[in-house]
Amino acid sequence: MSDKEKKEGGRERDERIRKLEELRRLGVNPYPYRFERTHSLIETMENEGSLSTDGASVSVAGRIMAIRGHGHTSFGNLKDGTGSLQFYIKDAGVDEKTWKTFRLLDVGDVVGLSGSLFRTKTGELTIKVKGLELLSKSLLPLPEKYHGLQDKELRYRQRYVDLIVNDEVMEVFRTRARIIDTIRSFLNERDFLEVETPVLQPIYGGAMARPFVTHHNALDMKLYLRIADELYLKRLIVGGMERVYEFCKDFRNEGMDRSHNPEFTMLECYAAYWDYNDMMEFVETLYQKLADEVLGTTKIKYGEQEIDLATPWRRLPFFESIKEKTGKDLREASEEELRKTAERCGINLEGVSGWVGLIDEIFSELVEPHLIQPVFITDYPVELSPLAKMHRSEKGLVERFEPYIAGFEMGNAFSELNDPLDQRERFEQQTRMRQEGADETHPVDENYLRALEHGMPPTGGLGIGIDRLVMLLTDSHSIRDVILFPAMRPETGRDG
RNA sequence: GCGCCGCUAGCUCAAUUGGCAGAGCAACUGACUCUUAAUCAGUAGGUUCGGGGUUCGAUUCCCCGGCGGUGUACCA
Repeated sequence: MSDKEKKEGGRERDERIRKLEELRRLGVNPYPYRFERTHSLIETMENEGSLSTDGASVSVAGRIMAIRGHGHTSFGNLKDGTGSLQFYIKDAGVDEKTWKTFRLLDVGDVVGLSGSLFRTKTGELTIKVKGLELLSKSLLPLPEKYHGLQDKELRYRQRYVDLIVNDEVMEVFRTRARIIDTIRSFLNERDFLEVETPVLQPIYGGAMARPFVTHHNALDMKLYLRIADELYLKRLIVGGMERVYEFCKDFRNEGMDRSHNPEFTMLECYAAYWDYNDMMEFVETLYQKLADEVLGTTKIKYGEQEIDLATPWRRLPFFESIKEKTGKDLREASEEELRKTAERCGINLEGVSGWVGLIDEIFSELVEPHLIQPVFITDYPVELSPLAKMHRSEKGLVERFEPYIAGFEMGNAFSELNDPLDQRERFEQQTRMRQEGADETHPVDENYLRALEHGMPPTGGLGIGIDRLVMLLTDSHSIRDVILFPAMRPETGRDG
């Protein structure tokens, strides 16, 4: 036994192992193979009428969350994936072995109980235990019953304990599943085809971010974990899959904070013959439906903010949004003018360079934080968007939008650039920007260019950050609260 | 990366102007046949995150490190 194992749980663990051995001596297998349930706990409660009138027996299973002993009797609480039910056991009501077994149980043990339902004098539905089967002996104690598990580090590292004792955590992840399910139905109903594309990519692309790098031994080559699946999905559009989507785990080798985890979930979808206006309608309709189905209302609360997701959402061109804050149309402004405007607005420009960098900084500082109600920011400068199609009427802009809610960028969408020669030119511009010192630029992807040269129909494309969407709809304020196992540094030994 | 805050019993938290480290829950022993944060009596449980320094004495003060939280930066 390692030192670590000895320490973890300490004396209480030793005590439980002692009970385990005693149970075995009684002829009880503490880890049997299966148990036949007749009802989940929620079904038990819902069918109380029929179950208790004819004195029928029910069999339920779950984890013991509390034991309140009274000498010859005991009350306790059993919890399963659907709910919680009180149980009552009396030594005279069960055989001797069962009673002895019960006396060796602890809070945290998984058991199967059979018996009949009744109401206590305080009116609580309770199962009167006749049969009891230990299904799994727990060796480590659960956290304190009243305060639960508070320590954020432990909650993230031992999410299973968090889920056992903090019901609201379970609820967040049920909601997450409902959200994804609703999106999938929404897409399937509209004839989108769910596909899978490579996680390991020889050239990363579709976004601007630092990738994780890995190595393929058999091929002796460098591979990147995807930062996006965009370029693969658009190859499928070329191939004639007219509507495709993928729930895509993406990986970005960058900082972690309240809204960034190194691996996160993105939905990307593409529809041939759509443009970004179709995509805007699609997004607002989807969000309205999600709010309705998941929360039952489009009026949601996020922290102190009241947000209404009902359609239609405001459309606000990028430069228009900046004009609202600065009073100036900066589309034609020189770099010098941008710098002056930014400084006048009190923006710290340390480390910011170039026209694009400045305009982006001004937008981030002055506009973004105020985008609380749903809004589509549209028509971005071409330099910011190497994969988006030139605007049909506005020079220097592309047909791109980002939905913003509660100050969060919730996604990104374009009329996809399908002109292969223009796309090549954009990639080359990225390369020039890189040579001029830009940190992160989009690499040239010849393979993708060849696909475009075969002809991609006009296409609307969309990416939605699923984690942020779940945050919004569950009123969660850290991405770690909507990811079951968020990235953490490994636990170190006691010697640090 | 940087700033600030935190780390004390299995869990939730106290305490120390630097002087024997505490409570509640959980555990253990006992009492108790409708309790539900059960109750009552008792017992046990600590490398105060790790290392170093100052000191007669450090859990407390100082330095280095670890992990976490939070803000900020990066994320064209």
